[in-house]
Amino acid sequence: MDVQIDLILKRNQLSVTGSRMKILELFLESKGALAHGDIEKRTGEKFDRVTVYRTLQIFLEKGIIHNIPTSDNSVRYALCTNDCSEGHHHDNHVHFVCSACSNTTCLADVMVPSVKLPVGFSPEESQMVVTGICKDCK
Amino acid sequence: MDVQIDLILKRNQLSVTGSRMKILELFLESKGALAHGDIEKRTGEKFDRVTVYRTLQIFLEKGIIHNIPTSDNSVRYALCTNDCSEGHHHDNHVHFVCSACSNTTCLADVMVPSVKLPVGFSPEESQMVVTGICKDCK
DNA sequence: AAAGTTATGCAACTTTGTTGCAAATTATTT
DNA sequence: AAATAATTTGCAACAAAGTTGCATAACTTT
Repeated sequence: MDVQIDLILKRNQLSVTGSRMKILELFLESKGALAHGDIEKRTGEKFDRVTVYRTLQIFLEKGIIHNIPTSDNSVRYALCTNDCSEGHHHDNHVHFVCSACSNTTCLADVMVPSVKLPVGFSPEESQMVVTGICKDCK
Repeated sequence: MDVQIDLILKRNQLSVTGSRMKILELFLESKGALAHGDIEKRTGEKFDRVTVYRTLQIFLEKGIIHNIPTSDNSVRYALCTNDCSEGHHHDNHVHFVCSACSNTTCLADVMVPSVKLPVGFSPEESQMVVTGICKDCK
């Protein structure tokens, strides 16, 4: 695991620091998405709030994580499974938000379907979020 | 217009006040979605921030407006075109966020397609956001 | 191991959203 | 139409979320 973390950071030209390793580890451990608050809690408050913000931001820029649009507009992040190049994400999978446990899951196998748009609209990226009951809460 | 506004408010058992009329008018005028900030600016700062928050919240509860999940997690609202009953929205249309002008458009004619979920996941509601260039910016 | 580079933590601040309460507005009753 | 009852508004004060500058600490490179 540590080797993997090291690799991911170095591949993205990021220096390997305690906070980055720990936060990346959290993402690798948890199948679902993490909110800023989750991370602050699960790290045992070892890192400053600012550090968490900056780490998430740089992970986002590097394409290590992506953020998930939710209907309640809470900010959530999840690991990119595909190869996301710097600044250009392409995780075309559907996200599932459980209305019971409020966990967010990346449905890596479910692709976002394409839709026919009205004349004049050119799509660049599509995102889809499904709310409901997840497999752990049914 | 005024009659329409009056009607909408009364139909939803809301007392007809200045701020509610004005904010509802803004929604009716603008085709796209509005963020909290937009409303504060466009009303000419006539109303208190708190009033705007409370008005949007009650419009949301009554099903007059719905909120839109965006990839940048900014909170946006748009008028419900369908008949949304209290607490139960069903605007199954796709939302389009323009990456040039950053306006959000409700594509009322484009329904959110359904997807096959993995075993154990029961869907309740689906939302889809497409980013790209809108018809005014192409 | 030392120099150079980058990241962290702290403090202070801005923005965003919430709550309680008195005053003002709206709806209702007579 | 005036008075009463019920809501809503704005203010103040607060809580939460996110940002910025800078000195210290940690990581990288040689």
